[in-house]
Amino acid sequence: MNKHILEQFLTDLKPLGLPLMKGEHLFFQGDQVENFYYLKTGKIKLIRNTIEGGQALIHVALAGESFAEASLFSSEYHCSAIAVSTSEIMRYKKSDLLVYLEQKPAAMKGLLKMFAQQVRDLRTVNEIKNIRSAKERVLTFISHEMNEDKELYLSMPLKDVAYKIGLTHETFYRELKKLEQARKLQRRDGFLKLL
Amino acid sequence: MNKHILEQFLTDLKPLGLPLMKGEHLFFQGDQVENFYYLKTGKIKLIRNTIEGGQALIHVALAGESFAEASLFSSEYHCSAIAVSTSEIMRYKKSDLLVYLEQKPAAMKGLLKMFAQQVRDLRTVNEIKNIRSAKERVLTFISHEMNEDKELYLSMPLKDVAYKIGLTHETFYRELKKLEQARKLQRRDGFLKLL
DNA sequence: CGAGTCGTTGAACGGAATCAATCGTCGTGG
DNA sequence: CCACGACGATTGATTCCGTTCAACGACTCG
Repeated sequence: MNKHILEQFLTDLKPLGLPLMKGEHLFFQGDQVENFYYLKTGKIKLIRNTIEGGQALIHVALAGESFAEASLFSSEYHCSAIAVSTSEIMRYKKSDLLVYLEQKPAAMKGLLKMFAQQVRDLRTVNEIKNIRSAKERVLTFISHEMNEDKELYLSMPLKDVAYKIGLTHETFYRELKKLEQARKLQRRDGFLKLL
Repeated sequence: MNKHILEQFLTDLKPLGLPLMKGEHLFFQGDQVENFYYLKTGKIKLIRNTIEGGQALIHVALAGESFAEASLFSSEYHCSAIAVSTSEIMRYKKSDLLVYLEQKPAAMKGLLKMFAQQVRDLRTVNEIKNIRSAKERVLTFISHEMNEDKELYLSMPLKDVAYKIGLTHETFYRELKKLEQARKLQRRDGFLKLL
């Protein structure tokens, strides 16, 4: 989620800052949707209770993301939000935001753009997850995420990256190591560089 | 994709009808984005050429869907569109559409809603693909897609469904069979019913 | 009729998941 | 300030099951 677009258009709404302790719920599945949230720092996981009583992880929102945006257009949440770590969120009143968007086509267009980007990103990850080979999956992921210098800054722990591309963290570590030993990859503090 | 929203708001744009033969390309990956498409009848598959030279199925658009919506905000297509069967397309000029949206907040809101739904669907599939067990993956998928009668109408070949949830078609067939033998599932022509 | 594709089943293999143990680091509270 | 717990990162050994390759029947379409 592109935070710049969001911040650009939503600053005049004067959102409410809100601290959240680790393990604390922001909202529960079934709650009425009254707010729109933006995660400033920390980590929030979205979980859906399945029919059989199990729990399914829907998404892990990281710093700089808005989340449950789709809820803007439904009356109640279809998932629960729990802080994985201590987090700081921005809260916008849903009705305020909708009215604001109605009045400011530019803002709405910004949001539309954001959604469009998100759709593409999701499709990309989807495609990556269909690659069977762990090695190829890792390489394809890095290729997609890296900048012009063929470098990828890791905004989250490797563990989460592994989850994002559908691998266990153990496998992910091993593949990184193999790629490094094969001189196809370089690792520096928070960066991965393709060679 | 919700066809009602789109049809409701975009009729005054007087789109151009366009027939498409089976196997014909609507656009190629890398082409300049000049139009926005809406699939009236038929079936279109979106394919992306992967780095290894292979091809990956991104999405299968069915009758009543718009597709490659994300391209509205990028200059060139990131995938190719090929008709799976003889299809009928509605074509809107991209620039016209953008101007129209700018002037009609209701239309833009409708599009926004559509995007939101799509984001949710994609997230769901994403999480399903993180389930390791093929059996659980199939069950979870059906649970999410089925209607109130616990039935799922298959709008695409089983092969494509298998791909959608990240399984080989062989595995998918076998799991369906196992579930049927375990009396947890019923198969009738184009339907799957959970028991 | 033949080409193409979907659907189906079999056998064997490989590689990712799984379980488990260790180390380092960071934050927290006593 | 140090002890402790929590968690990320790492590596090893083992197992299992989804992939892969292969072959075949059914069906449609040209």
